[in-house]
Amino acid sequence: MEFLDQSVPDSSVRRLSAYLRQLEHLAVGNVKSVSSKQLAEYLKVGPAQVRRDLALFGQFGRRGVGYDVDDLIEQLRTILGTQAEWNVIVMGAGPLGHALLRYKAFAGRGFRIVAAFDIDPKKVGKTVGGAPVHHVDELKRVVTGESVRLAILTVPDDAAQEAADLLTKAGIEGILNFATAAIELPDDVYLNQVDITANLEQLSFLVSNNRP
Amino acid sequence: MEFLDQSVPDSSVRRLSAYLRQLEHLAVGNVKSVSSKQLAEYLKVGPAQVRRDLALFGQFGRRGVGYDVDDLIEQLRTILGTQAEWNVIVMGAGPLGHALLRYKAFAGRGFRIVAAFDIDPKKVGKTVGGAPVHHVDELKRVVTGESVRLAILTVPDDAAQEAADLLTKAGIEGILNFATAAIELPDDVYLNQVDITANLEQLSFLVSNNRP
DNA sequence: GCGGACATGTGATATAATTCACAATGTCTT
DNA sequence: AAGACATTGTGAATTATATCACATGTCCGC
Repeated sequence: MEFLDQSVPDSSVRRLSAYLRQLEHLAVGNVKSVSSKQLAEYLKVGPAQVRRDLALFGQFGRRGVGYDVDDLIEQLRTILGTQAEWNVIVMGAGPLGHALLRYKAFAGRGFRIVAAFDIDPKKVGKTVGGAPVHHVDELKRVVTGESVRLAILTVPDDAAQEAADLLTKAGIEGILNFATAAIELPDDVYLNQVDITANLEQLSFLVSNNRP
Repeated sequence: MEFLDQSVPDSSVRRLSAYLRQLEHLAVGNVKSVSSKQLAEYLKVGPAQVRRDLALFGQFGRRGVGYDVDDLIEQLRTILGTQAEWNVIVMGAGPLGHALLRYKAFAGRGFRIVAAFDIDPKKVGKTVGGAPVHHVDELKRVVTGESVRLAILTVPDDAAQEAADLLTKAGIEGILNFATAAIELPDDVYLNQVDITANLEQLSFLVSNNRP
């Protein structure tokens, strides 16, 4: 993954994930080949968009034919970096943390949750969805020992910044934040915000304004 | 909200939510006034971006002064449609559904979860986070009776399409889908996809490629 | 092995989103 | 009450993203 000279739009990366999801689905149905037109139809984008997104990274199709499903899955995983499996931790073992520890969709997609962390003594020591819940004091040890680079943050808003600081100090390189609070991070730590409320607000906006 | 003649970019709506979140935070700290520059700083966008986003809907600031925090909060809620409270249902009472039923961040932000639905007899009849878990057969009755227009979909991937069809038939107008599977909906039902895996993939991509 | 149908990859073009830059205010200080 | 400073709102310019359109290549049937 050293061959990127031009910048890749966020929106393209998002769509690559969507393509991958659809391809995985097709692979289960034993479909062997797919065209940009078909792929585009499922995802509600233009066929040219699909080809452009892929063209950012190379030439993966065959003219006149289309894309080999299994091959394109492999290519996309390589691009996204999920060909090898990532060890991920969950910070905050509340209801949402629990849900993620049990979340089925990570399996086979390159992510494995190896542990959760909390400060509540009642939660520490338990095992949820096959992963242990440790005290936050153990953070650095586990992160280092298990080569963890990504973390999911599911603590309450008012603890988000503090938790993020701990993650940063422990050497985490990317954080998926479920707290609605904006958090401040060093430039070399990537942040991805998932604000459920904001997603509902967007629906609220769309429904209220009845826009097409 | 009938005064929209030009289209509003999705990205602007997303940012409006972010502004609102930050303003709510400032209001708690009793801050009365804020400038586009300050707001922009928190959210890592340009000041002009903030002003442009707001300008899509009207003039809410005072030249030379800035924006009144409380007033802007009210304006944003009106724009997003969360001035009045929405009744929301959760489809699928698995771990993620449970987490959402207990989710604190909806309170005071215009969303109230009134019920969950499942087909598992072991789950039906219970109360989680103050909301009852009904059998799916009750869907239409509750949706109609409680004027529910938005739903959160947290069923497993292979049940997502079927569940979405039920929601549509019951009269739901907007769906927040946590399943990774793409679902097909009539044009007049809005869909918002929250793919946790895709969010991790984006982090994976960024970390792998070490891009700024 | 030729013709028609199909589909990619990509320059060129069109559209959309963001940023610039400044006139038009409003506030504060003295 | 006047001058210095701050900040909005917005045309104009810029940059980014998406679409078009077609040359290039592949497959299939006859």
